[in-house]
Formats: sequence, structure tokens, C-alpha cells
Amino acid sequence: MEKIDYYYITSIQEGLEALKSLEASKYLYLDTEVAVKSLKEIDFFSDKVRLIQIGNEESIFVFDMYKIPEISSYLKSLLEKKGIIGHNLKFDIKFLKTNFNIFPKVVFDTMIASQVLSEGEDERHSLAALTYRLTDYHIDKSQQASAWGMENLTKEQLDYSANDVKVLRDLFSILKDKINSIPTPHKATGKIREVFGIENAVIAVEMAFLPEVALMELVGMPVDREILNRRLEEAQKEYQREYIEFVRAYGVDPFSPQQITKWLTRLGLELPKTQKGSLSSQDSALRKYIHMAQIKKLIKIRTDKKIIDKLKELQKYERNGRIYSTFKQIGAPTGRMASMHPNLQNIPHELRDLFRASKGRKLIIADYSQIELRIAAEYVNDETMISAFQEGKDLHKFTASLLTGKSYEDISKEERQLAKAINFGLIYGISPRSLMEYAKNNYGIEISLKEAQEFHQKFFEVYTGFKNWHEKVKDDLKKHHKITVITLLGRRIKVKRFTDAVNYPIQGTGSDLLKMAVAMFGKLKGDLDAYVVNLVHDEIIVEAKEDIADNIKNVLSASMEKAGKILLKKVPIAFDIQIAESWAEK
DNA sequence: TGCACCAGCGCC
DNA sequence: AAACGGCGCTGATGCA
Repeated sequence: MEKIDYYYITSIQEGLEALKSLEASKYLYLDTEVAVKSLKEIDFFSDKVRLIQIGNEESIFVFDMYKIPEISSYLKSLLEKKGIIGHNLKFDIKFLKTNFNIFPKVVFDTMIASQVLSEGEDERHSLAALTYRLTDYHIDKSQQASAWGMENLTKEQLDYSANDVKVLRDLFSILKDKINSIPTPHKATGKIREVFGIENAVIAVEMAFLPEVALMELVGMPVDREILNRRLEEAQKEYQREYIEFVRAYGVDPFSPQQITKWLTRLGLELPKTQKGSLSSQDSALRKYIHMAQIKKLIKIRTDKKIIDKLKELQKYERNGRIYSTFKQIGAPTGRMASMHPNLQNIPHELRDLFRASKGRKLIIADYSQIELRIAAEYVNDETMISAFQEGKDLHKFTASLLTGKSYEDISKEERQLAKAINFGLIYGISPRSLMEYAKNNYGIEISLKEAQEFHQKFFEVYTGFKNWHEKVKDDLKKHHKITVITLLGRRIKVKRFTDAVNYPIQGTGSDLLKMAVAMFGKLKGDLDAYVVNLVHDEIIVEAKEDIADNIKNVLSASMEKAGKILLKKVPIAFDIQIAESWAEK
């Protein structure tokens, strides 16, 4: 490890002097060390922050919060008014908030920056990996899991803690140069640009969004524990009956792929090859045979098991009527988030009534409607589709009328359903054969391969913007092994496959939009008693004190509208929003 | 027994 | 030639 100078601060006197010398800096480098009780399960509410390391370009100070806890109120005013640079700041922010009620909002996170810069490629973004990749030296993480709770820390521990801050200087400078050399359709505005000199809008949005994620994780999603427990008990009773009956009746385990495959063959059913990524999974293939009693039972038993698994998962993480999930801010190459421990982004609809606002509060539930179609229309600049949206048409009915030649008013329910499958499928490069399967399995519409081919052809005749786009992408991929696609905000993603090339920029723009809306909401609402409690790709759930629910609804609407107007210039955005007691009321 | 992999399925 | 994509959780399966 490189030799490094720093000041270990153990008295208030020293602390105040240190703070004075940091006062002139626009931004500060920060890291914390926490005395965790269990390495496996870090507890943001009860684990204690031992050290807070703060530096600027000249100095690094290591504050020992066990020895001088009173310094925290001075740190608060400093850290909340400066820009804060760190690595994986969600972690530090959560601990600063729970331990000292310190909540920095103007941040630059080197991990998030690195993730954005990697453009969807699978790379490591730990502080060690990043330092290794971008600078001349290595850092030693051997002290990371050392005993940060002991009375006197070792020199190795203090050196280590200071060094983690020191490397941030180089990382920030290198990352910033890389970021500012990227061409971008949108320029950053606001604090992130002012304080850190960041010009890229994607980075600025991610950084503005980060504290909102930290806060969301700390607040947790409200759940009714009594109903949760009761529902699990009931579901288990019924499931056990079903399971025993199924095995007795058919002599196979409904969860053994091998046994079920044999069983289906005995029943004389056609089933697709179970290769990974093949066109139809067993599930969608099975739905074809839903009319058969045995298949109905198989599907029911699998669905019920799913519900039980989810209830158990929720029960495991419930604490005092709230569920504390962990979100990966950039969970997918498209920029979408991911949620885990538990996953709050795949809660079955039939369990959403478990999530209820706590006493004296309301949920405000909002989701963008048909957002990917709207984004796609704007993205490929398809005049026909854009006009339809501008005229407020139901796009599925509109497509149906274009494909069938019937008038818009005369479109039947079934025709609309088919058009819905076509709209979703064809935009993203589905083949006629898959379209046929897709329509049958997901929308219950039977069409022949020939019909599917005709719809496919007609679709691209009508929506020429999409035709041109697909051709351009195919062409680019013929010339290059790998191409970079760019979302409307300017997020760049490397892709090799055609389907990815047409999917990612649309899904990615959707994630840009949601993150921007949430960041704006956080800023607009100020100190009001309302908090985002869950985010599901195009949906925002806020919990607010009852008496301000109406106001919060307006603030959220304004944020979603504003974000939409920035990204979509031609296509109007639309969203549903309402005040509710439970998540089921949507 | 533990691990890696995948199938299956919930959500968008 | 054919292809919609993304995520996480559980449990079967196969191997060491």
C-alpha cells in the first residue's frame, strides 16, 4: 500500500479545525467504515458508523465517531451543503442518515459513473477493480472486513480507511474526463453540473436519483403483517391438499421437469424443446392445453406454489410492518433497476392488497401508460404512430384498423387484442412464427403462420418509421460485430444481437424517464412528509401523510409530466395516478 | 454436502 | 436462419 498522509481526529478541537480547512472546497471526498454485527446481514438501523473519512484535494481527515460523536452536528452542516464524491454512496448515505441524520443530496458516485461508462458491458465496478483498471496502483482491501468496533483501531485500519478516500481523487478526475468527452443529446443542468462540472445528462440524472434510492430503501414498503401471516397459512393449507392430491392422481411430481415431460408425452401432448431461450417455455406451451383438467391442475399448483414462495420471501424480510428491499440502481444493461431481498418488482397482483399505507397515511400510485410504445414511436420518428398518439387514439385499435382496413370505430375486442400482440411483438423484432405463438399464448388469439406473415408485412408497410429503423439496425449489425445504441437521454449500450439493438434503447429510455421523474419529485416535494416506497420500471409508489396526499399527487404528476416533456418532444406522455389505501387499487 | 446451472414463473 | 427484451427466487438436476 502506498504511503499516505492523513489526520486521525479524536478530539472535538482537532475536528473543528479540520472542518475549517475543508470549508472552502466545492466538493469533498467521503467514505465510511462501519462496525457490522454480521458480515452477511448488514443492518442499517443498528450497525454503527465507526469512521467518517473526509478529504479534499489537499488533506484527508479520519473522524473517529466512537471517540467524538458530538462532531456529527458539525459534519451534518458541512456534508449537506457540499458536493460529495464517493464509491457506492448509497451505502454511506444510508448509514449517515440512520446514525447521525446526515443526508447529502448533491453526490457523485464513482461506482455508478463507472457502470454508466461501461455501456452495458459486464465489468467489475468495485473500488479495487476500478482503481486497478483506471490508475497505476492497486489497493489492498484486506482490512475491509476487519473489526471496526474495537476500542483502539490499528494503524493498518486507519491507513486503509484514508487510502480509500485518497484514490477517489484520481478516480473522480479520470471518470469526469471520460464522461465529458462523451457526445450527448442532452446537456446536464442543475446542481450536479454546477458543483462537479458534469455535462452528461445520463450521469446527472443517475446522481440526482441516487439519494432517492437510498431514502426509498430506508423508508421501506408498508405491508400489513397480520394479513401477510394469515394469507400464508391459508395458502399453505390449500397447497398441501392440492399437492398430495396431484401426486396421488397422476403419480408425478409437478416440479420435476423430467417427470412432467414424460407425463405430458404419455398424455399425448406436443411440447417444445426445453432449450434455454427457445421460443416457448413449457409454461406458455402448457397454456395451450388449459382446457384439460390435468393441465389446469398442474398450472394451478405451480401458481399457488409461486404465491407461497413470495409470501415466505416477504415474511422473511418484514420488520415492524415494513419491507426493506435492496435496489440495484443499474440492475440491467438498459439502466433499469433491479430489486432484491426481497424482490419488490415481481409481486403477483393477487398479493398487492397486502401492501397498505400505514396509519394516517395514503399511497399515491402512478404509472406511465403504454410508455414503451410511445417511446418507440418517438424514437424511430414514425409519423403515422406519432399522429395517432397526438390525436389521442387507442393505439392497438388504431393498428387493428390499419391492418384490417376496417374503420377505427368498428374494431372488435379480439381484433384489438391481436393488434396489441402485433404492436408489442413487431416493434421488438419478433418473427412471424413467434408472433403466431406469442398471440396464442399471451393473448389467446389463434392465427395461421400465413396470417402472421401478412400482418408482419402490413405492419411495416404502414409504420415506415419502424421499417427504416429495423433496416438501419440490421445494416449496421452486418457491418459491425458490435454496435452502440443510445437512449433518448443519451445512455449508451453496446449490443451484438438485432433483438437487443431494437429493445434496449426503448427499455433504456423508459428507465431514463422514471429515474428523471423520481429525481424531480424528490426535489420538488422538499421536506414534505411523503416518500417513494417502491419503483417498478414504469410505476412510482409514494406513501404520504393523509392530509397532504392531494398535494403530493399533484407534485408527482408535475414531475412525471415534466420528465416526459424533456424526453418526448412529439409524442404526448400519459399516466394514471391515484390516491389509495392499498397497492391493489389500481 | 455444496455448488453451478437451468427451468419455470412472478413482474415490467 | 431466427430472434422481443429485462430482472430475482425457488428447487430439480448433475457433478465433485
